[in-house]
Amino acid sequence: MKYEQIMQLALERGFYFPSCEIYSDAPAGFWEYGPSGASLKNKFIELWRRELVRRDRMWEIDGSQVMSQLVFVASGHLSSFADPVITCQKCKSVFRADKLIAEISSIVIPESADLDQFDRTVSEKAIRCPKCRGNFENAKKFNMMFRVGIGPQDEPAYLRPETCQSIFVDFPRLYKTMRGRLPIGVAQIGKSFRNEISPRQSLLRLREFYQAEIEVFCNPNTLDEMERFSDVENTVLYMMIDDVIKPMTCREAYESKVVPNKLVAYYLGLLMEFYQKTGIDTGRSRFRKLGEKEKAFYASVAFDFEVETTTGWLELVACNYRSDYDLTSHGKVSKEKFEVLDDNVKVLPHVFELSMGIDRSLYTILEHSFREDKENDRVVLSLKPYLAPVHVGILSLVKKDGLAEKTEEIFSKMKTRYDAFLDHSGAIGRRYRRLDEVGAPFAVTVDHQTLQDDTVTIRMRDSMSQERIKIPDLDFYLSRSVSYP
RNA sequence: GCGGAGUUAGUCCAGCCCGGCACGACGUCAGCUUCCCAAGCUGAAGGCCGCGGGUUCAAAUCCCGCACUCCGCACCA
Repeated sequence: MKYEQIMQLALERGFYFPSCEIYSDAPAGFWEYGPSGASLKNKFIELWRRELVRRDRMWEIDGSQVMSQLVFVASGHLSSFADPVITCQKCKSVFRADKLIAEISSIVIPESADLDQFDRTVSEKAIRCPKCRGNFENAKKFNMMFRVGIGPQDEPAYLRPETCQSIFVDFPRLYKTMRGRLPIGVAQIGKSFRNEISPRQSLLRLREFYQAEIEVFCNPNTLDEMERFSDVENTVLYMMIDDVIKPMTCREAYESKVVPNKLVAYYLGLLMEFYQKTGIDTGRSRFRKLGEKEKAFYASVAFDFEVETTTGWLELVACNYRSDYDLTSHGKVSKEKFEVLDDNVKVLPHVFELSMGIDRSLYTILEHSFREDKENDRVVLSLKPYLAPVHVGILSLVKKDGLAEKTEEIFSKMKTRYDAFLDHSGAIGRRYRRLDEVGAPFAVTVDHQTLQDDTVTIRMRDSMSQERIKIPDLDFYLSRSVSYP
């Protein structure tokens, strides 16, 4: 039920809605953030920046979304990000060629094989459509990357399918100029593009989406010498082992070898502490270790950070130990040198990655914050105050007797320091409820007493309780209440 | 991409079988009233009935095609 309720709230209150919706040719898998959604997203990103980038002294970059073809030759996306598919001539069902052949004939053809190899096997083994027994058309490659043509010659380039390629490509310059030492995190927020076959469920499966990625460059020989580990050693992770979710501290996870090394344990701990501050119920989270078949082609060890929602367990972050896969292949294709000096020893860094889906995280925040308060007949988004799209509503109890003017005076003092919403019209209870629905944690109300003693009431979203404070104290009160933890 | 169900105002929806001014609720706006939790009264705005084509004197309604949304399958870094 909740997915539909969140969707309705998103449409009614300006969180998100379909892109290009007034046109009938609007493609699937593209959504816009309205004012409330954009504000929530910006605040979420700021929290991410504080809790990960600044806390761990990472470098944040902002790379371009269109990248050269050779980048994806090196990364492997041009060959491996494409699936070989075969289509039934009769019922038009589409299958993964390698998977169907393996299933029916037990012949294993690597997915990167030449297409005629699939066609030959299909005809030799007389493989037909499992649904309708029809014959197959020739195998085709379906690449999930969006190709773009550059300049008048239409030179091929691609919209990046993951933001991290910018980070790998930029690493030699960053390391030479920014004076860091291993291990060093490089972070980036930005858009990625994947031509999904069937985008679904609004923000959960998009063709254009936001990622917040962190690539930690590290010395593979010193993965257990992570001094900063003590910062998070007692942080509890919910590790999924043999289908059982087991809470354990970062230290326990490391010592029991559930997590392969200290560096990975440290970053999983940081990630956990970040998510605790988003208001997501981390008691319903798990780190799931991926099996050989599930892992991406570049990963040697991988954990998915998943959170339970009404749509099932949702992957919010992929944590991949990519070893030297990326730097080696970019080194080969570009001839750029990626080795760096670490303690006067030349080393090719390995990469551990935290690849976060922002849109999914925002959906999860909304769902976990959504509350139907039946007793008071209202819907409340109990967002963390620092993430709320509107920090404070500034209301006049009634418009007349100079209260409106006084309210506007307070509003104009607040509006550049907070996300404040001015509202005079309608019943006061209705205005409080509207603010509850966008998650505004506070409402300031100007009443007749305000004109006499310069005080206002401040109303709390979650408890609906009120207290009276002096107008000069308002700024201090709010700045303390809506500041990041 | 396959199968199923849908698409009507900001939101939820009736009408569709059986063709003839598009119903209602909530929400929004303005005014009155009340003055601290969705009260009431008066009024208003808001619809190419998803898009395109066909049948018909006449299409939200019947037929065809397409797009999008949701569910299942498949796919999924």
